[in-house]
Amino acid sequence: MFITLDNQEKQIFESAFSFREVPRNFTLIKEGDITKEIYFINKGLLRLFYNNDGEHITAYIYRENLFAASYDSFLEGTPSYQCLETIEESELLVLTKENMEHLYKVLPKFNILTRKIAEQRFINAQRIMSSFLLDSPEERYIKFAEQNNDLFLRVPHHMIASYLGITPVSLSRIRKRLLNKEKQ
Amino acid sequence: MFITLDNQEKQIFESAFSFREVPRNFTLIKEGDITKEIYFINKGLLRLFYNNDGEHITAYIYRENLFAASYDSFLEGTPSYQCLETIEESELLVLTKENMEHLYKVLPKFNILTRKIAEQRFINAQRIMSSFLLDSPEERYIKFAEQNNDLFLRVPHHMIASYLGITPVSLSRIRKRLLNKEKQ
DNA sequence: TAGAGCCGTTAACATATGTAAAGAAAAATC
DNA sequence: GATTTTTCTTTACATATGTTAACGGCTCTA
Repeated sequence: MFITLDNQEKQIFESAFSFREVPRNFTLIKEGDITKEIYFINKGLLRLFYNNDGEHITAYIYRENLFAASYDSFLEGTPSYQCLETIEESELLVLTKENMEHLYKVLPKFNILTRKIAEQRFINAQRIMSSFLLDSPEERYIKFAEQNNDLFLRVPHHMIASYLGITPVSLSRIRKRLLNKEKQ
Repeated sequence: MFITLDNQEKQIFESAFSFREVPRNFTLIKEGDITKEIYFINKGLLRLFYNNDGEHITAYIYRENLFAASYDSFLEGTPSYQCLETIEESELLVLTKENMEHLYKVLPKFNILTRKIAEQRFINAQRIMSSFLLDSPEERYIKFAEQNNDLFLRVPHHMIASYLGITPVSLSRIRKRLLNKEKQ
């Protein structure tokens, strides 16, 4: 991890989180909510998405050991533009805004941890943005598949398609094209 | 700003920065550099871009009062994938990695500041990513123009085109199309 | 001031993706 | 286990963008 904690600090840290088990297709955040929680995924799969006139556009797919949230709403206290749902039955560690602020007070080191997490998150976002600028949809698919092969079995393809910025039809065509190339 | 400092703290903070004046089209970071500095823009305009086989793809255009950097290289100590150049003659406040680490030591509050900056940076990145998912190139152009009208006079259009993920030809067509709509 | 290079626009053509619709396969639900 | 729903693929057609090239205008500079 990014910081080291002694036993007492570890206890303070852990007691700030609460455990929650949720079924699949469960809505954690819906559009317009002012969210007061972020979720550390112990087990399961979550999807953050935009609701574009009823069309659901995937913003991100969160795996085990990641913090999932609608960050702008959580950090700025504004209504969320995004929705957060489980794709699979999931086990979450929930951190409320209240508990988070308490952690900042009693455990100043926590600022270092969240700074480093925010920095990592930004670097990751930068990679995704660069991929939209530098790569074709087909290249984006290839890179995604290399790093997330398991998700094609765990997630409906249309959710992956919208994450890549293409339609399910186009994703299907790309997959077919690459399969034919492989065969040759 | 995000934190309050007393006079002594303010002095420590300010003395960590050094002033630098650079001409236009000046290279601050080139591909492969391991960057040791970030730049606060007092005056001027900077462009972060990718070098894609000699083609320069704009990653971001930094204005006055922003921190510009190749963050992944700066934070992780890895060779930069990005280049940073001035578009205009610029006045910069330079913060070296060394001075930054010193600030973290003597001014723990500095963690709060950089955390909040990193959070803002991520929220901004999220807006840009959502625009690639939700908007057409034409819509991206319109939104960009609404918020950065002045840049069309300060920046060559092909640099804006690549930032929007399109070619200069396509940007020109979009502008013409919108101009014709306006006339009607 | 002449020349070189950069810049924005336009045209012609190629093509990948979007849209709409239909159907088959798989999964979920009762 | 039957039915409903979801998922994925495929087809046909429309279109916006990419590519290449050419041109005129502008800027910088030598």
